[in-house]
Amino acid sequence: MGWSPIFLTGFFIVSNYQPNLLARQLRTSRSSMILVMVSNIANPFCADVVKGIEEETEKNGYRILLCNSGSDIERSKSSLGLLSGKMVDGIITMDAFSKLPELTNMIGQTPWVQCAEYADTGDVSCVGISDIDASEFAIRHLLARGCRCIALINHDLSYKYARLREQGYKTVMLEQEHGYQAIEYASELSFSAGKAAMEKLLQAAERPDGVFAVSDTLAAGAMRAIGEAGLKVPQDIAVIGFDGTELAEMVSPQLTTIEQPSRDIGRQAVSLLIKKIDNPESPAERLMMDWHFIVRASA
Amino acid sequence: MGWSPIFLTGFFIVSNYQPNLLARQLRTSRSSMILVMVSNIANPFCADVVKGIEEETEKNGYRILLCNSGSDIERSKSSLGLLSGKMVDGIITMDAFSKLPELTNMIGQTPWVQCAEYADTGDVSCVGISDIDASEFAIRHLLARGCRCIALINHDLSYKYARLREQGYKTVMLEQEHGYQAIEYASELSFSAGKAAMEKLLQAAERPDGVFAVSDTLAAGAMRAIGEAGLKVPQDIAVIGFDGTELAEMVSPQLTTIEQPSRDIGRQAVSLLIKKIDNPESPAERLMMDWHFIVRASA
DNA sequence: CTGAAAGCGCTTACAG
DNA sequence: CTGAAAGCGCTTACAG
Repeated sequence: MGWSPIFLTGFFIVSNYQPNLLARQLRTSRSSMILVMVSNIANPFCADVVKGIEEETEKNGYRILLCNSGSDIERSKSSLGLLSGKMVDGIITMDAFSKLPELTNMIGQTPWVQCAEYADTGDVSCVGISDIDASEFAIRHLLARGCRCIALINHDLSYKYARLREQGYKTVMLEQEHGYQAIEYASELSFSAGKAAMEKLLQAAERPDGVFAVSDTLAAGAMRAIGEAGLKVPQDIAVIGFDGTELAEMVSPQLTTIEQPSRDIGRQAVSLLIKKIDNPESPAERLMMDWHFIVRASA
Repeated sequence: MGWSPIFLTGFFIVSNYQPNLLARQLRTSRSSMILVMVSNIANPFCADVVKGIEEETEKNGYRILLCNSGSDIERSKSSLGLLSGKMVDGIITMDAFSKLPELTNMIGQTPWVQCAEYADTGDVSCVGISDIDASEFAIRHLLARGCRCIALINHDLSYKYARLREQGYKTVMLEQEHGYQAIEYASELSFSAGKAAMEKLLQAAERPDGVFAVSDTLAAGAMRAIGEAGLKVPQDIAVIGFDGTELAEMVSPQLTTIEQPSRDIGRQAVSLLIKKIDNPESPAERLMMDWHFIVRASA
């Protein structure tokens, strides 16, 4: 259009011109959108991380497309179609992708950061905490309290962080004379899944006197199962959670837990991703954040 | 390109052609994306509604762009820029927009549905429950239990649903001889805001013996404040929440609450919105869903 | 029925 | 420095 700059200036002032973003993005082949894939947005830790992601994307002029996969592979695949359709510039996942070569292939060379989760191989950045250390610390705390039969409520092992936390648990338990081990796997990070897992643990011949759950939500469910069995936390069974969400303060007794810097994890994930988008040649990075052990009434 | 259909067929099979979505959307002037604006994704009710929204959008080939506004007006405005940029075909809000003419103007003629919230005017569809009825029912339950001094922990009154629930509360309280009323406003739907509100209520000369909070999260905070004041729920103060999220089962004592069909509210919002997108001439609709009163230990 | 051309609304490289 | 033109990758209306 033959608009003179002067006319354009006036035009901008008067009528609040808004460029068509689709056209701009097609031309520049940059969408300024990031796909965020989580397995369950209702998990408070997920929600906190997503908040951190949003804060940082906003600062950098990006938007997020949220996919709440529910760990459903078809839904995940369909969302990844956005990548090949050039709808998004990059992807942040909190889901278990390491074990899903099909999905990994779909991502291909697209900039990708794993958040609170890790890839074994490939050129993918990640940000999280040292899950082994945190797990070992929690178990040692239970031992120091006098617990002998410590059980683990874990997420399924397609998550690398679940394998790492289990490794920490086993390392410490194997050091003990007693040689006790009991592990239940929750199908999802929900209250009901945690409750169901604890109910199974309570059926065992040798009842646990301590439980470490890999999320506060699972730990809350475990405490409910313990209560319904007529037992007391922490007198009969001590309970430790993971994540350090506000939920840990909402339940009774309040949860002893490992606090992750969830907002920061989200923010850093975005920083790493944008670095990769701006410079595709930059190598993958692994960022390890600090965690804190928070002692409350449950253990 | 001069590709014959036969060649194209082979091409599709072999190399998994993925069309560029930006180009398609520019050409068809349809983005198949919906903007979803919530004030706080960490609120479990919000998360549940968003899950319902996602289910239904997925069925219909739409995607969602999530904006977690935190009730921040600048962030909301920036997200609404996506509308004028033709990035999204419609918008679903769970935020208080009625009182924000500036934002309402930005939305203009774009298809818009309010979710669990209502507009006073304008051509905007909404889906929710009868907040007045639900609120009155809760208060009458507390009265029937023997409560006399019933307080309300409300969200701020820029939310229409907050005004409606307050109206239900006042209607019933004014029928009583005692004439008691006490209202505190929480700045956000969080545990800490609910706790703070309850602490203020406990400072009053006449202590409440019943509390109705307009969200489970607020109610959970109120119960913590009550506990820290050395009082018992429900013996000293009975507590009722709102939403019927899983959180209500996670706290101790478990919360009596009003259950909203959150998933369905989300799904219906999408249906209404798509109807409007497909047929811009269709009139606005108001959908009222059923709610259920769930009695547990807290009242 | 088939195939070449126009056009969606931008940005940018290029000619004047 | 300024302005016209090309092109991003699709879809669709139109000519052959």
